[in-house]
Order: sequence, then structure tokens, then C-alpha cells
Amino acid sequence: MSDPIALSRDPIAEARRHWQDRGWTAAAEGMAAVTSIMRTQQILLARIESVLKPHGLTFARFELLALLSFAREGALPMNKASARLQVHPTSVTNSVDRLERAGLVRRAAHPGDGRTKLVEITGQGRNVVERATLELNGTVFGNPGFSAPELDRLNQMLGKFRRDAGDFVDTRFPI
Amino acid sequence: MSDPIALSRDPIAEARRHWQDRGWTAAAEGMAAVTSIMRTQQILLARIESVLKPHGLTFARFELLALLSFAREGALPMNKASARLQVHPTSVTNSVDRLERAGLVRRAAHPGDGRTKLVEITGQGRNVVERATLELNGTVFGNPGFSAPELDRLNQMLGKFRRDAGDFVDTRFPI
DNA sequence: TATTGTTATACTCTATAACTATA
DNA sequence: TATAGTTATAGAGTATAACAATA
Repeated sequence: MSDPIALSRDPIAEARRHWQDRGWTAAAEGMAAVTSIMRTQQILLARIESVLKPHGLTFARFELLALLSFAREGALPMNKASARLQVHPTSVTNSVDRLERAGLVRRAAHPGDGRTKLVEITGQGRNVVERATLELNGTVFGNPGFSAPELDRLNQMLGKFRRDAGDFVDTRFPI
Repeated sequence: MSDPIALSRDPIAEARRHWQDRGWTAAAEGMAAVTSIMRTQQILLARIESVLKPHGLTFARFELLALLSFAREGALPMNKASARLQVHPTSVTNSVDRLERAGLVRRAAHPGDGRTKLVEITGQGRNVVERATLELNGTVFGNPGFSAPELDRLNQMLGKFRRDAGDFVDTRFPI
């Protein structure tokens, strides 16, 4: 962005007032919350990408690298990576292409299934993701702009939301 | 997405455990919350866009139309729209191009400043945004997946976050 | 037949730089 | 000189469809 000037009033609070004025009371709070989540995501993503850029990573590629670094043998089938990251298979293909060109991952044959390809993190990939993670931890993740109780509430609320949305099946957030 | 299969375990909770195991305790909760916000935004955006698609709108274009529908005279200078929507000027140019081609907005000269152009919503634009809003209110905004107290907490927390991030200057969230 | 992954293609939003017109 | 907006260009993620190889 060229000049992210601070507005004198919260545009989302203003929109909520307009919703109220129109009589859309039942949807006003939801509209405000949803829009706030959108904007918060945008702010956080910008911070993350500015940290990752010097490491030659985008957030999508960082997430893939981090996932692989935690996997057994540092490798996963493409479709497992796609499922775990909740992204489209073609997005994984694209990410792996870039990461492979940068020498951070490599493709390997699956021992049991000839259709399947494994993505495997390289030693260089481990170094890069380790350094990037430490810097992210020291900046965004370690100082996200929410207090400890707020983080707790967020993780609880959003965890429940994601479960209800069908992201995963889990019993730690009982219905 | 082709097959958004529900995972058996929450991938974000799993990542948090890995963070803990590595000793990145101070950043674990923040990482989980930030990642949860990212994923929640993705889910909500997908719902919104699926509602808007039959109306010929994306979320970015809907937001612009909604902003104009609340503006005096239904018109705003391009740079005001850019500031209020927190998007790059070229993004506004692009959105206005598409909306203008669809007959939902028009460009007009600014009476006092020859450099400035106004974006003005058309009657057709008002009809479209009204119908789209009602449908969004009846689905996503009116039923966002959070309880009323949760919405309240979210609006409070994210409002404060956005203010601290420099999005706007306001006194309703005192430091 | 079904599944895995790739390719080709297309459409978002985003961003920088160069440019025109106006102040 | 500074500002408003556009254009050109590029990059990102996302998505569908067609395809090859394998099960």
C-alpha cells in the first residue's frame, strides 16, 4: 500500500451504524464481526509476509515448509499436504514448484503407490523454515496484538467455529 | 475446492503442540490464534462469495457498492473510497472498471477539483447491492457461526486490535 | 473405474512504476 | 512541486477442466 492513512473513525463501526439505521439489526453485529475478521486477517498477513519476504517465502510456502518440518521423515504425500493445509491441490503443486526451484523441498516417489508423490523438505529447507519461524515467533506470533486471555478466547471461539464449519472432527470442543 | 474433507484432528491444535514441543511456548498461543484467524477468514470469505456470485459481485465490489450506497449523494472521490475500504488505489480503479461495465456505478467529475473523479452508484447498483445485502444478512451476517456474546467479544477485541494497528483513531476503545 | 498429480487456462486481489492531468 | 487517477506490468492465490499415469 502506498499511504495507509489512519481514518478518523472506524469504518466498520460506521457500517454497523448504517446497518442499524436500515433496520438490519439482527445482522449488524455479525456483519461487523465478519468484516473485522477480514480486516484483521489482512493486517496480520501483511505483517507476516513482510517478515517472510527476506527469507524468500510467502505465508503459503512457509506453512507448507513448517508442515513438512513436523512430519515423520520430513515428507508427506501431495494430497495429504493439500488436506492438512486446506488448500487446493493445484495450489500445492504451485507452492512445491517454487520451493523445489529454491532447493527447499524435493519431490520423491511414494514407495507403495506409484500415483502418489511425496514432498520432502531438504536440509536447506529446514534451515530456512527454522530461521523464518524464529523471526515470526519473535515478532508476530510472540506479539500478536492480543493479550493472553484474549488469545485464549480467540483460540476457543475460532476453534469451535472451525469445527462447526466442518474443518475437522474433534471432541475437545463438545457440542 | 474439490473435496474439502474434514480432518480427524485440528491441524492448528496440532501445530500448537509442535510449537510447545520445540520450546516455542511464548509464541504458541499467538501462532494458533493468528492461524485460526486466517482460516476463519477463508471460510467466511468462501461463504460470502458463494452468496454474492449469483449477484455478479465479489466481496471487494460488494463492499464498494455498500460504501457508496451509504454515502451522501451516493458518490465518493476515488481516493476516499480507497482510504475507507483500506485497499490500494489501483484496486479501486479495477473494481470501478468492472462495476461501471456492469452499469452499477459511473464515474463523474468532481465539481471543485479537476483532478478528482467521483464514483457514483447507479439506480441499478442500488438494486443489486440491496438484494445482495438482504441475502447476506439472511445467511452469513445473520448467522455467522458465533453466539451473540461471542460476536460482542469479537467486535471488542478486533476493534481494539485494528485501532492499535493504526487503522483509525477513535476514543471508544481507550488505551 | 477411481485416484493422484500435473498442465493449461483464467480470474481474483495486490502492488510498483511510469504516465497524464490538474492543483 | 504535489496530488489524483490511470495504465502497464507483474506477482500472488484460487479454481476448473483436461490429461497422464497408476490403482
